[in-house]
Amino acid sequence: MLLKIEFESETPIYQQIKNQIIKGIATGELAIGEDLPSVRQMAADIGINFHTVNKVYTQLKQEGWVVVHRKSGVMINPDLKAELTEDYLQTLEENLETLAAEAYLRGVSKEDFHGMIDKKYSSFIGRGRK
Amino acid sequence: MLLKIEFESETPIYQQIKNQIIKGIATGELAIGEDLPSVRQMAADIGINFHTVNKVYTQLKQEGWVVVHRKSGVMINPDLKAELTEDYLQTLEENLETLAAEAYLRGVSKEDFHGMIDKKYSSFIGRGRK
DNA sequence: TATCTGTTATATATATTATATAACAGTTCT
DNA sequence: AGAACTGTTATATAATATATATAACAGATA
Repeated sequence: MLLKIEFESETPIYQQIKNQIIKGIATGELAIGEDLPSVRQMAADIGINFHTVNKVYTQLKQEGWVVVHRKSGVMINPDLKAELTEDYLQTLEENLETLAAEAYLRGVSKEDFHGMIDKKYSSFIGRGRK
Repeated sequence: MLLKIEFESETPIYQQIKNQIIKGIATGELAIGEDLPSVRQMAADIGINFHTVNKVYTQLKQEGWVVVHRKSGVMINPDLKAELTEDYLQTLEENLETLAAEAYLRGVSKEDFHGMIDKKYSSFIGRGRK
């Protein structure tokens, strides 16, 4: 998987990597059970310190997105079952409200917003839970 | 307007205030032309340093949400005309994609997402640009 | 043994966030 | 004129977050 990092961005590098990996899982660009590069390899590919990648993998493991084996390295969790907790729903609603408020004030209609959602969801592969 | 700050949150205080003010404009809780508390007053109300509030007002002014007059203080910009720039649309799409990817993987359906959007938009007052 | 994994420890540098004091230049009211 | 309020600016400090640098360790593999 090709990662594109913007070093001038306000978003921290480790956060950019996390976001792109989760997007990759959703779109299927990262197959289930697929191996991710080693911390040192990915760090070398991007041109950053391996601790930054290690932070990403540690958090992704913590949140259940990946599993780790000695030597075999890090792979997308084959038993991925991200839960729809009340805490998550609350933060989602809050983030969405912030996003929607500014979008609305800038002239993005409800229909525009629906269209953007539809476009994103159409790019996701059929792996989500029902 | 009553501001609720979570001091344990990962989101910086100044960012929480900004978000709530923009939400307030969208919902109409903050009327157009309405005065906001002075930097010192709001800081005292919340129990934080006035520089933190000053940072909020400076950025809100910079982005066109408020206007500032000596003595009369800060008010919601009566000529609010937030623009739908290409840069803004791009960041909106990117933020939405990140949000949608995780939501999808956690079992939030497209219809759920639409419902959340509709709920937010129904709380916004008719002031947006067309 | 040599080489690859993730992991941990320690140290350093930089930027961000938040606070603390102080002062200044306008405006408004007494 | 003077007091009391505005936003604004300057300076300093502290805590935290982000990123890097070097080194070492334990387990797996060839």
